[in-house]
Amino acid sequence: MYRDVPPTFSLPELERRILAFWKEHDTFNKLRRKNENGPRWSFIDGPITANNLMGVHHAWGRTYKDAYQRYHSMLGQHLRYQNGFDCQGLWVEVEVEKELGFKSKRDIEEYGIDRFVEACKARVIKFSKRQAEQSIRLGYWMDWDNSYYTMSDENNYTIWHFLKKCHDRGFIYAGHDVMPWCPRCGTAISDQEIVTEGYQELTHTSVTAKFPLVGRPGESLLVWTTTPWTLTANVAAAVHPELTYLAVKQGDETFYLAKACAERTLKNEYAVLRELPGSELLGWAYSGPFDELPPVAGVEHRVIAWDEVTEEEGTGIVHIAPGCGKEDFALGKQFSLAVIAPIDENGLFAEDFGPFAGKHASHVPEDVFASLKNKGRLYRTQKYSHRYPVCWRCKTELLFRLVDEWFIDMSTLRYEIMEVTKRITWMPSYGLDHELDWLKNMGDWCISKKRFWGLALPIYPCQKCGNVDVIGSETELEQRAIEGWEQFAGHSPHRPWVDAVKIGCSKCGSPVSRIKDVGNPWLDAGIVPYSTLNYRHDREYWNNWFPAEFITESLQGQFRNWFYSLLAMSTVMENREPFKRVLGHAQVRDLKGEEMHKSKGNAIWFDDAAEKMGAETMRWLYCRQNPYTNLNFGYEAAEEPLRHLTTLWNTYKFFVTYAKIDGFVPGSSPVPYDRLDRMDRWILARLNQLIADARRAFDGFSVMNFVHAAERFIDDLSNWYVRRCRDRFRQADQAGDPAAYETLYTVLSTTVRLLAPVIPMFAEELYQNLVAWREGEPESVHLTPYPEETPEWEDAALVADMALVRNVVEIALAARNAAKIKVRQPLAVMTVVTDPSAIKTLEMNRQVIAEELNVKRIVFTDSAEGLTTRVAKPVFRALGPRFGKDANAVGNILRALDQDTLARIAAGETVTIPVNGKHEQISSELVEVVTASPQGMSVISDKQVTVALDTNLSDELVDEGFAREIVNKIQNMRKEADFNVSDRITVGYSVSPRLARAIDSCRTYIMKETLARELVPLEGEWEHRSEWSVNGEPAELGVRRTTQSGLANGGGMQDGRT
RNA sequence: GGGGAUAUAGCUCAGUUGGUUUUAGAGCGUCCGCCUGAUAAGCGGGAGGUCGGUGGUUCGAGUCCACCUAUCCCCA
Repeated sequence: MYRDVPPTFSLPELERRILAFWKEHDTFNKLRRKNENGPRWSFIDGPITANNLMGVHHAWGRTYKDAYQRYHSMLGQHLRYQNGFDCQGLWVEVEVEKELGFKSKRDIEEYGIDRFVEACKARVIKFSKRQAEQSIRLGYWMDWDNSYYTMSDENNYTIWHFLKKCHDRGFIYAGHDVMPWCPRCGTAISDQEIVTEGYQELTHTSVTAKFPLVGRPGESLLVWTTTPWTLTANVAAAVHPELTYLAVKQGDETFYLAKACAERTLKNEYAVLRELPGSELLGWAYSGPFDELPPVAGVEHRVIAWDEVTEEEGTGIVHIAPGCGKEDFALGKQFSLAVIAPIDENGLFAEDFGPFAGKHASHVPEDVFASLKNKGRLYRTQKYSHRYPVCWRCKTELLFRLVDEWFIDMSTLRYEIMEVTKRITWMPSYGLDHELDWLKNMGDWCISKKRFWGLALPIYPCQKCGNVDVIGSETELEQRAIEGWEQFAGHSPHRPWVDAVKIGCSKCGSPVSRIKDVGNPWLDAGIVPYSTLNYRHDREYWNNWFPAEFITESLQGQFRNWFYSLLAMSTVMENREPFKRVLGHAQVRDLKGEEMHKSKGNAIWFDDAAEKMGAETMRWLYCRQNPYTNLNFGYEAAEEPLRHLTTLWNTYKFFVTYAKIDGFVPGSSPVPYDRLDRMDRWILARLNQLIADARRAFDGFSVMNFVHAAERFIDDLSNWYVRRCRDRFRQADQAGDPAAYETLYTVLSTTVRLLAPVIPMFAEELYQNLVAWREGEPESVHLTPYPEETPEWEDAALVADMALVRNVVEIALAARNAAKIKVRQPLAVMTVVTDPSAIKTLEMNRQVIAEELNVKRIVFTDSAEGLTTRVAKPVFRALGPRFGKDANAVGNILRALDQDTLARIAAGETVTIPVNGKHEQISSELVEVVTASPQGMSVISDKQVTVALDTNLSDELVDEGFAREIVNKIQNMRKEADFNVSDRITVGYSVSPRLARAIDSCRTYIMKETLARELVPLEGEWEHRSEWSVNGEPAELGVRRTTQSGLANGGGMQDGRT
């Protein structure tokens, strides 16, 4: 039987209770067993980085994942429920370095790569455990003992398989490029890493140097740079061919620079010798700033053309060092320039750089300036502030360095991927354009990183013959190994163990070592639809589950990360789409709409939010949100979702309270549909709509639409159905109406099933008390099938009728408000003016309307005579086609028509009206006649309905008004005195004569409403008493219990009610 | 520089193929009033908008087109 429902609930407490219940009853595994022969529904989880605790933003995607999976489970489908953890990559290394207090790669090497890699593994294991606990706390059902880890052998070896396929098609190559480089970490920093928090406002000393022109004695180019150390690698100077340059004279020297830069750059007086276009400078040779350094000796320096040169800063002549800048490097390729790379991975100059040898690039500006000055090449130095890239973890200024990296050639592959991409349903739809744009424009995929913890790239370049071998599996490695296998055997394919293995070159047989690089971590995540579905060992299983029906992740960055790597890898593997549909969602922001950052202090940890607002509130918030717009998250934002849960809770509590009192057992005396009350049939029709909305929303992966519909439904249920039907449950001396009980029971038990995917714990709580204890019912809401529509319940007309009724009530309440008459004060007559068909509907609900509005009598009429005037509304949709340009003028004429004419049109007549000298036939198709404009009564209208209240109060009405006030006061006192709902009481009163008269005349009514046995003078002992002003009349009231009954109120259900 | 998105009330957003709204809506917030023995609820009303700007198409534009501006995302 039902447990008592406490008046309030604590979500965290409720949630922990349900989580314990699921654990105790092994509910999740029961669900899996129930569905194991059902149709498969394949979902693939994008792995979460197992490197830290979860923030609230992680819960958005995870809520979607859980909700859609639960929905499909309730459809009886068979799911894999595999969660994923992303394990490898620099972000883990960074945290472990922090833990160990390391400052550079050398610290790691001294500590031992093996110990370091083990520490990385340990960190991942630790946080994957914590994240699993947190996810469980969210109510997220996954097969937590069977999560996949991207560091697993299988994942790594399946990537090898992929790389081998790439290599077979000739896509893998070693390239070198200039990359942003952190000299402290000893690694390249990718553009993505810079974009996020990789810039700082820094001040450097810029230098303007003279580049003397060869064959033009006394003439120099003026060249400006903010990175003096790169001058040591200068090989060219770039100008814009279409900009205007000047030759200027200062002393006995002539300088060239862009005209727009002269004023800013030149110190002291100067004389302009001539103007010339940049194109004239092209090809001029100059002597470089550091030609004395051995690596630069013999390099020819020339002026080249570059469209990107601007006059915004500098001199309009740009120093080009292909070994020290990305654009420089590209230009170098274009013009076949020499590439000079001065620094090593620690940012130190190479040995052959003379006075600079062994010095740190960031520490040499003064040496550079001194050297230039000695050679007469220094024009000036200036302080310069700019945003400069820094390492996102150690804040060291980045240098640009020429490095060797490994790439996947995208020149043809990109088009194959684009074809695969087009087969996918993208949500939002513009996701397709985004992905295609990325694929069109992306460079070759850089897959290597010079670090320790990650995929061991199975690339073996032969130093002797230059052949490159790529190993495709662990067995191939074993077969090809010629030394070191023993050291490796038994270890995961990670550094340093795998590095011990040498293979024989397939061309020349020489021993070859693996490159030291580890892989790009998106390789790890992109292979998941293959590695986790056992592609290498059980192709049938893979076939059964591939491709995924659905994936969902944050939109942020995934076009170039996970979505991209999934698509790229699956195209190479099988030329098939790895998922059929993707739902992307936007970002979680703080309440002000600003990005959350740990450092900013506005980030919210998942654990805190779960304990403060409850996981279910979070889930509701996420599910009701438009996935494509950012969600401004905060504790205030949680209040609204919580209110909907509260309303549902109160409805549930109401039901349980009275069902217990009346001993109602669902199904014990079923009421056939055609014997139900109109209200019952209405709420069932609404429920039917909600079921349809829910299924449509879940099937279309738009859970938002369902939650919005559910919010409206819960409101209808609580604030209309239950409120209107309260008396059918709460009867003074007999049991409530079985039809009402059966209906409310059906609605509540169905609603919790509908909501189960969204709020699994809250729904379970209600289900347990409403349904689970009954014979033959599933023990968990999640073991029930998702509700289906009941054709019998459908009644669109009734739903529309009820909307009309509620509309009339709303308008009438507004009329009361306008007349400043409380609802507790009964009124004699209300007149409702509307069309005949609406009157028919309203007639059937006369009782409801009268009760809601507390009026004695309602008059329905379709004639607004004396209450309203008629107003013409031109129908421009019809007027436009007929009158063209004159439509507006005709509209004005129609608006000016007199009341009689309007009345005739309203009655269906066609009238003839002069328009611009012509006589036009006007009927109701061209002008709509509506009623409006009240005349001196309490009258309010909207489109369809006009309501007029008679505000005259007779003595009897005033008496009743007093009586209702008294009832209200007594009820409040019962509540304050903490009486039981069913306690019978005695009421004592001491009031003004006017009030006494009212109490006398309404004695029975007051006693019935307050469960009072007697109304007596206020003498003697009272459990609770207080003084009141009742509509201005003084009154003192007291209450005490005559019987102290428990909640049980008489026997079981009684048939029939008065 | 290229691609994509957005621009409507203090905040967050709806607004369906242009037309029953000439008086542009909701929620939140705010102010006033009301209702309530299931209610951490609910109801009515007030204040608050030149629908980013300009031009165009049309009898008619928040809605369609062009340009501009601003913000965001992706790429270069």
